[in-house]
Amino acid sequence: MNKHSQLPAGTTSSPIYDVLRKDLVGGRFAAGEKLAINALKEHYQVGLSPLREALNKLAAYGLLIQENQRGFRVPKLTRDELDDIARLRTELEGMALERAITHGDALWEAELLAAAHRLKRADVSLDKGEEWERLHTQFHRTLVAPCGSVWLLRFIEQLHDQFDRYRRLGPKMPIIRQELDDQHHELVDLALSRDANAARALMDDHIHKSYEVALARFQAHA
Amino acid sequence: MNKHSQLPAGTTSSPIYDVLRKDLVGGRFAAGEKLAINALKEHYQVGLSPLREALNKLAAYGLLIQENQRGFRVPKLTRDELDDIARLRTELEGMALERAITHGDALWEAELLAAAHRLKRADVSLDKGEEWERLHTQFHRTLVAPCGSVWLLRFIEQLHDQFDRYRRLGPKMPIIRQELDDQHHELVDLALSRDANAARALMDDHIHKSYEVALARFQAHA
DNA sequence: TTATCAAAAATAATCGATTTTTTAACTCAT
DNA sequence: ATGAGTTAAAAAATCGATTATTTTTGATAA
Repeated sequence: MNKHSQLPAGTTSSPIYDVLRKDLVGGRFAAGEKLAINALKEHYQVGLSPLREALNKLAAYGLLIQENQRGFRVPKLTRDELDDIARLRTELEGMALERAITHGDALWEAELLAAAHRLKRADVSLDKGEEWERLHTQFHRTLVAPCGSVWLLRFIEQLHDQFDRYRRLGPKMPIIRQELDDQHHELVDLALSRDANAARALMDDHIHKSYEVALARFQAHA
Repeated sequence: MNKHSQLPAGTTSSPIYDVLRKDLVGGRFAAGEKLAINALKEHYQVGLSPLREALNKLAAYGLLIQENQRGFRVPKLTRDELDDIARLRTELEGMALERAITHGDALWEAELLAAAHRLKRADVSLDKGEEWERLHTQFHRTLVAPCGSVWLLRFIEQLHDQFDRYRRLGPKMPIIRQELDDQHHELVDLALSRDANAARALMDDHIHKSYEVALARFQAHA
């Protein structure tokens, strides 16, 4: 299996796309900020053409906004959009989880256990860095992987990135974070016991708790 | 209102993106074909940089496949993918229609009637060209527009483009096409009478009939 | 002081040419 | 003939420089 797994647009050449994507999701750029292309060029040590092509792809993906003759901008974060993303993620990821539980085979069970274990190992270090994020994304991806719909997986991944822009700016909230970590293992248990309804209900709650973390930032800054 | 309406990635500068998108959805390129960038450059009379940026966006959108150091390719058409797209379109468009019927206001009712009327005027001309396609897309977009979810609308538009790649290669099938045309008006009636369940059922059938048209090509060529 | 306009600076977008990589053609040995 | 290895041709990707557009600055007048 690829170490990067198959990204929808990640089949492309230069790694600048993936790096920028990671930095955008990780909040390295301020929401609403206008990107200074020359500064990016220098900072990431890439040429103008590969950079612009990456920015164009990110705009089509929804992590940037392209404005007519005035470059690229980081999308603003709004309460309304967070609600939209969380609700749609609940619907799509729930749908995918049901299908995955129907179709997932023994290999999937093994990979799911492995992904959950790797994530738990990273949970213990209280400071959750890029590595934890990677494992977390990978866990959720594994969970729904055998749903049978390439397009559904694609949309879910896109929504995850969007959602994470909000979540990763949220406060620590150690109690809720602990519950979230625990839920990953409960999700595995329910998936392995093929209890689609309970799994879906738990996923709904999981997303809702994450939503509360993300939302806290708005209430603090409002 | 814009004559092009708001496209997710259509905010950008050069019109080459929209032209290429239209041609890709319209089947101007063979499925699986490798794009000869220099030929495109000449044919569309654009420079290399704007062209490559458009191709990058189309790859991120899913209408092209970008391969590592060997350019761009038109995605193949497969029975499995058609099934996937049709099924997901049914779920998402049904979901959006329900929400639109809940939230749509009087202005929406008026626009919906207008869009249906314009489409019917184009229906009569048996040869359904680009103009009919535009009005058809516009009708379906209007139908779900007030669903309240920007991201849901975005995914639906993407799926529509993907679905249309298949549908537009399907055979004439005048009887089924006539039924499809009639269903547009029935959809308006059910939307205006706020009968979400019936509307959703009809939409399911509408997509299924279109699916049969698209599928016919596979059975012929198989 | 504020507003309007013009000039200058900064930035985005595009172009033409160069470099890199892939694909095709060819040679030669088995 | 077939296949490996080499060279030539084609194509993709990148670079550096130019052009077009926007934004900022500063001057002038109301």
